[in-house]
Amino acid sequence: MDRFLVKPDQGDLRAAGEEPVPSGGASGGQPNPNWRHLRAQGLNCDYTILFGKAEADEIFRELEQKVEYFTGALAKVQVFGKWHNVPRKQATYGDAGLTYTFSGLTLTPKPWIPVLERVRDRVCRVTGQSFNFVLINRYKDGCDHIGEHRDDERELAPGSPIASVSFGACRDFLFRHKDSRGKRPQRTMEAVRLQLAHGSLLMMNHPTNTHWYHSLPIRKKVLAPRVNLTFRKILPTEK
DNA sequence: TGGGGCGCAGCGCG
DNA sequence: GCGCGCTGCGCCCC
Repeated sequence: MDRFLVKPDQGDLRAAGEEPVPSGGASGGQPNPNWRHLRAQGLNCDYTILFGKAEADEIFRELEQKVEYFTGALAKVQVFGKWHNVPRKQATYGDAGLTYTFSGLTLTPKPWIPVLERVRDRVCRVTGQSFNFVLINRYKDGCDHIGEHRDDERELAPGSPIASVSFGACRDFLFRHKDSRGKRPQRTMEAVRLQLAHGSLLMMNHPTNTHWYHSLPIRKKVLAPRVNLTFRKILPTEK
């Protein structure tokens, strides 16, 4: 019954005006973006528009041309013993020498390509954070989605944020506290909903991912594609 | 104007 | 972190 306990005009916090960058980085001569701060118990996120429409359009077009997505076994997932095609497309890019685990396999990301470096470098400049890896999810329309999950923290640098940059169709994005899920929730915590717009950046700061699940729910009225880049700091591979 | 039907969204379950 | 089936709700139409 947590049918959007946060109404759009509550979850969709007002612009916060000119403020310092959220994590103490230098902005390198760029004007500070207008951050909107999302805060709840254990939830610490910051949202801004990172790219204006013209630049976002250009990046989106290039992503659509250049990104190579997984096919075959890597485009499938096993849940409760049954294999399914994931309801979206996925790809990974990152620094040479990194490895990560995906669908139970140890993989190496593809090397960076210019359009991804461009977005990564803008995120780094605006946040002062560095990232060595990006997971790309492409949702062809509102039927493509991702279910509630937390990102696997075992491979992430402890306390490092995840930077989520969106292009294309605007989609709802949902946070739900881990203790407020299921038939008999231990606590009643309001879900937090926001919309991820074309050219936007959502910083998911520590400890958000420890306490809150997130999802991109089905929205049948959305007909256009969305490409999402989540930049991460992955721990170097153990020798 | 109101009620029925339909489609969407959320949730429990495996 | 998947799809299915069920349910509730809101909106549209007559």
